[in-house]
Amino acid sequence: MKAVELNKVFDAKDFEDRIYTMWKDRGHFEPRGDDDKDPFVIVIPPPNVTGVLHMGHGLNNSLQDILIRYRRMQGRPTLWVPGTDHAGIATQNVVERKLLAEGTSREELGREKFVERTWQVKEDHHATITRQLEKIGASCDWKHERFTLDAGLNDAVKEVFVSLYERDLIYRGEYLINWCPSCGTALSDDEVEHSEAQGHIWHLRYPLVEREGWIEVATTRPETMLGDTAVAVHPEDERYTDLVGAHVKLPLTGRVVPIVTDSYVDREFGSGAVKITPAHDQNDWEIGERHDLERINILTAEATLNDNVPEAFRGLDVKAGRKAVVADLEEQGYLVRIADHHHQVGHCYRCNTVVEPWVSTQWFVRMKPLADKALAAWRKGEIRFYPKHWENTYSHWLENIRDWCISRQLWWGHRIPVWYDDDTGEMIVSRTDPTEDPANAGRTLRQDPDVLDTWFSSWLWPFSTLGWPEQTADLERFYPTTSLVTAYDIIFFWVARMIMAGLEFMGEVPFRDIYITGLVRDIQGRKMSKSLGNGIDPLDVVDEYGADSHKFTLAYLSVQGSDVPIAPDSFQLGSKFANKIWNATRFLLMNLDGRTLIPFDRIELRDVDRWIYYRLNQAVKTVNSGMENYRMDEASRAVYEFFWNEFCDWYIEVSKLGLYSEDEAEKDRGASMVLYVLEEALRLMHPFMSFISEEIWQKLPKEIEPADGTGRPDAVIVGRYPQVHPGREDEPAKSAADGFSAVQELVRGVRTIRSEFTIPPTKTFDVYVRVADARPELAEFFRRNGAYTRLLAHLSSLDIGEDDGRRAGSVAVVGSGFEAYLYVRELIDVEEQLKRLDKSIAKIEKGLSQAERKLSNEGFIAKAKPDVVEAERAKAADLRDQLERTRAVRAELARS
RNA sequence: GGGCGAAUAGCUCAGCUGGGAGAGCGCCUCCCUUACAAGGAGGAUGUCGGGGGUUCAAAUCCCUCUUCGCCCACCA
Repeated sequence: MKAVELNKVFDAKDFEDRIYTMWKDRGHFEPRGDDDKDPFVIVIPPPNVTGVLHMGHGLNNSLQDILIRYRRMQGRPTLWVPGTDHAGIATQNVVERKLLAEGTSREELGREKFVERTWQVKEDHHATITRQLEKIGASCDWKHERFTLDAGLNDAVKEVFVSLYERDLIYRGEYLINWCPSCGTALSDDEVEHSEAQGHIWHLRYPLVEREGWIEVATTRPETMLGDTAVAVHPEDERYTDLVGAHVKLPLTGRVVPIVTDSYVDREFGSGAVKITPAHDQNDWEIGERHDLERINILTAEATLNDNVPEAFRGLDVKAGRKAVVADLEEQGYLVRIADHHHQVGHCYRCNTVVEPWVSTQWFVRMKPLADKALAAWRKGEIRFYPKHWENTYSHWLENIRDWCISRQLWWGHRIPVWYDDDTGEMIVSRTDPTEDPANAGRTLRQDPDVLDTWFSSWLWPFSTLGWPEQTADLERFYPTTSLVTAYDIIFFWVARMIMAGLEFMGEVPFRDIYITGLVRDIQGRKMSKSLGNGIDPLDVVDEYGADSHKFTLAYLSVQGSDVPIAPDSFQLGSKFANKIWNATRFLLMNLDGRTLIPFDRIELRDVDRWIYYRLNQAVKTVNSGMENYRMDEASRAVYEFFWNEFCDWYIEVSKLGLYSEDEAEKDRGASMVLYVLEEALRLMHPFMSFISEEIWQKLPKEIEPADGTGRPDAVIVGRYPQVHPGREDEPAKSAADGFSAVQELVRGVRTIRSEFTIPPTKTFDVYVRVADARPELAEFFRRNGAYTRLLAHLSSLDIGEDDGRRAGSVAVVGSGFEAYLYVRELIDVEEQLKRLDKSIAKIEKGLSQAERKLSNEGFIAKAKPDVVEAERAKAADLRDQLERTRAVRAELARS
């Protein structure tokens, strides 16, 4: 066999694109696997086509990719559905900004041209997003890709709209809604973001009509007094009892409005009297409903004062109007005082403009019946959140849900499937276009100009992407999906609504597990954003460090439940790991020259082999439990530690004994054995380090069949994930693990002495080991593995015996169950060494006294679990032994 | 006003059902030992936010306080 050469310098660019293409061309992203196993399905949270992917997507998709690859390797038919979201307002805003920069506008372009233009922008961004997902290595099935505005999804949206209407769960009406004057559209309650603002509260006096005097009211929005239609007081407020039923004459407008009573009013706040503006405040709207008050809309769609206000104020925007109103009130003596006041102000989640409560005719979904089902499903345990505490957020929202305003005065989106006959006033809600129906010939039907909230298509995503409303094979096989991976900021917008839609239209929850990721933040804990300029582009990371580094680092840092702080150089964690993997492999493959690889079943395992398999078994266990619990941080850590701290630091080092042997058979054995372990390690790491593991795996000699008998597929991506093998932790394995621990302890002890006294590795010396009487098997182990120990510690000789006399002229290292005498007296400073021993004695004494204190505590003996007590006894015995030995060693050294 | 989360080494954070404080980065010393200086070996560094409690035993469970962060909410 000839050596396989890897480039001296690791560069992910050499193979990532090639590997990705290979996977894709060979169909490895498509659901295959064992038919008798449950499919594992994830639908991607579709990125918005407003731009390119940011680090939040990097995190989210990395985690999904790890889950998908892990399950794929377990042999489950695995499907990851990719796709993008048309993102109604967000995309429309992007395009409008472009148009503005070009000196035109959507109005100038007209609806048809505008939508065409938006499709172009969508295509551009979609291409970028796709390329980004490929670059980061996302193993999604591109044959299943969907877009929230494609024809199939449009059918789904129409079907859902019409059937909800038929079930009386969708209605149309004139209500107070959230209006974004800048986007020119209604918003749902969830699309309004509240933030604290430093404002003022104006105290005004309204003159009474039926008698002398006035009543004082307070407001944070004085301009709305132009639309006041009542003043409300609490029904049991004695201050105002005799004013109930009386009227006030509003300043500026001269309108006479009643004083009404409503228990909503807080007697303690301000004067206990509230001005009521039903058309511009949610509470006032409700009071207005109860008292049948007039609703006077004072704002235009652009949030300027309209013709319902006195002429002097018309055309002013809210800010200017407020100033003018306050000035006039003050001049006319109606302003009592102005105080500072903090309050919450609603802003549009897309353009940050202050949102105005505004009366208009919109479409709504009646949410209560849907929410009840979603709550019931959760209570029955049909869905599980990881981490669990998000359940509170979910249930609280559903319990307090309000109807969902779904119509948007936009052009980019699913057109509402409703037509109006302006002549007859008839409204047609239809799955098909009624204008194409011959029965309607001659009628003038006008389709509702509005589109649906973008989330109205997103909430169907888990089944619409699988072909619904058609009863497709995909739908049959892959619904419900398995896991959803998303960030907590869209639990309301998306997660809860998908559950509602899934239950309503599929009769089943859309997914079982909901893994809520944290948000990616910069190292100072700030959210990454364009305006702060602290964003990190996943493509830049891939370019600089490679896709594996990107994915691995994010997984390693993504602790369940908390936000993920990332700095650009955080990714060194992953790239150093990749480099380590590369170099370790390069070393192993360069030693293949002239070797004949031996089939695994013809190799007899030695202690060190049993040890590494024991460790591998433990790593597999940790990875499995991590993956089952969506702890990708733990899983990736286990992979990292196994590969670096066990395989590289120790196993490859001891393998050099075989690789550098004079004996050809030993060399063959050594080269083969280490490759079998490497092969399995590559499968272990593949979900986390996908490209590099595949690249290396492809270069492994084909003779290296998986040692666990799982067969050799054409790519590691479809290899079988390592399993826990009972045979790897049986008695011989355990005793090998114990023995090797002692070897490690000895080696580390020798290294410490070397380091403390600056003895170079080239300077070898003899070591004599004396094993505790209680550990005869340890002596055997040291004898069997003496050559490894000599290699690791750079010793000239290693003897094992019981001769106390051999202490003389040496320096000792005391370990658990043994002491080792290093013949380095001439190389060390005896005084220093005595100090070291004193320190070590003090440490042992401290530990021992702690243990003894515990053991002499009756409560401990009586109440602690027996195995804990037993372990404590064993520890104390070992420490006592060590203490005795260390003292003897010190005495010997001091004497000489 | 409710609810949730966080406080552990200089920095960023692990530490899961309570039983001798950890990682990465940074720092110090030595080593370019023929896989790897993006490396190896060794080392220093912690009243586990404060105070109470439960327990034989608390970073871990309970209460409370302090400080941050987030979400929800119709007090003008």
